[in-house]
Amino acid sequence: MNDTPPSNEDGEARDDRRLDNRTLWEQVRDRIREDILSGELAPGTVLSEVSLARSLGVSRGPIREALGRLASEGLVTITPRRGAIVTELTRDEFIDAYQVREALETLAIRLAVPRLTEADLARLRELHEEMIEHARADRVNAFFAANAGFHELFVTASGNGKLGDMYRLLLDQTGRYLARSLALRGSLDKSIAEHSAILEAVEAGDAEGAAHLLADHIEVPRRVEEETGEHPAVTAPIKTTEGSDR
Amino acid sequence: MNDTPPSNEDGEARDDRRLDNRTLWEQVRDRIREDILSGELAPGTVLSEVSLARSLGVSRGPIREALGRLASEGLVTITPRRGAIVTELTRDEFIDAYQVREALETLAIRLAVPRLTEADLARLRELHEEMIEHARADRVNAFFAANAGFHELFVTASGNGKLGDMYRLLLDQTGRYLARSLALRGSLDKSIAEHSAILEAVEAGDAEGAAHLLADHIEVPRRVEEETGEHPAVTAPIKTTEGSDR
DNA sequence: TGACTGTCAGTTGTCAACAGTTAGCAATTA
DNA sequence: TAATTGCTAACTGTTGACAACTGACAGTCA
Repeated sequence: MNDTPPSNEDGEARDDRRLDNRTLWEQVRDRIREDILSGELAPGTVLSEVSLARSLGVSRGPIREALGRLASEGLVTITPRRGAIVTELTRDEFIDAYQVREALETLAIRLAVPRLTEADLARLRELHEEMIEHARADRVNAFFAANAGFHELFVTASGNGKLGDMYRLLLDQTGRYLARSLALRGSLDKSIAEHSAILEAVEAGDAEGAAHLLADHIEVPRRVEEETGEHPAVTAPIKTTEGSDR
Repeated sequence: MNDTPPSNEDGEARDDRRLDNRTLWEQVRDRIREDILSGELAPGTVLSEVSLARSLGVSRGPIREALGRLASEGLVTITPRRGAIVTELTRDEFIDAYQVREALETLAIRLAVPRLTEADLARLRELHEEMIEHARADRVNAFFAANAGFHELFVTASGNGKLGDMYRLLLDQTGRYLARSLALRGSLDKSIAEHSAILEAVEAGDAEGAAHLLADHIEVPRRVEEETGEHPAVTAPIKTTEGSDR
């Protein structure tokens, strides 16, 4: 955001030797964001400015600034004069976001395929193998981490910065609901089969084919929901115990 | 967003009879946004907190809050400890955003077609007629306004709130550069021909066909740029003299 | 002349205090 | 008892002041 368009102002990837020149509110924002993404702050948790200020040892100013930016990212919901809570995505909103995310991935793959290096392809195969192993061992979190890396590679390789910004925005919003993702996507095996087909098309340089393989599944979640009309049993996010999905 | 995802917190479309219950910083944000979108504040303009505070008659707090949110929307660029300026999109960034925007429109059309009412179709035909007339009279601004309405209808009718949020975000970022849009898209006539084909597919209920008609043109801008390698003569936004494009 | 250093004005970052609003509870009334 | 009214505590919104930082400029020295 500065933020949303996180390409501005952040300038991640700074020289290690540099001192921490970030402003207070930036550190606060990152701290709270981590806590939300890790599940430590569950959806619906009220974020009081004064208590946050006390616990982090700063005044309310930087807290307000941080909460505002996180609200812009969709991670917290602010109601004027009533405070902020960690955003709760309804099932419909989650599906909406998921749909948009997949549309962006489709674009990413189409743009990325002609630009992929040999190293990129090797990394994709590697991640795919990882996903297979983790699925076999039923390690859902690890599976999703590898899965995220798989998709992130296309987004990065697409060379489209805005696309990356939007994608990561939606990823942060949806990434917390692993259970929902799973329920929507079907089994891990099904996901792997899809990735196999995609990887095949990518290796053949068939950008359109790869894109269609993804795009064809965009309507699936909504169709599933309309047919079942049921909400998944698990609506709370699964706490990730290992590295972030990003 | 609370904003980014502008679906939260804003609650636009409030009852007319209600008093203005919005907070100060929200009013400031909207005011500055209007000035940016209208071209009154040109890209690159420095936005000093103190001078803004003086001219709007409030303290620096609400100004900071507003600038932060606008930064999240991508309309202003904040550099820590150095201040804020109206975001300048480079040609590449503009093309990136344009590409993403078209991808979102593609999704929107695919989702919207099966949900369109007879009234929606009538409105689409109406807008299409308007575009033809305005193009004939060389009224570029009016053309773009009708064009925006045409696309907005699909986005709204898609029923996907997140899609709308992301779309409008990108629209605000790119909408200021009418000259660039024109240079990228080709003549108005070409655009009308595209819309005719799309409208035809939509009326036939052919969602995939309509979506492909849009999607096929996604790579065009980048190809054009790579071939010419030239930057358009006009990089500054054209000041719109009539209603906003939204 | 050229590079370096110290100073300075202007700016943003942070803080603490005040004012206004909200939600909830207790007291009152029918 | 149920509904309404009036209070209260806690919170957010806004303000003004202070501290810290930045970039530019003038002065100094080789």
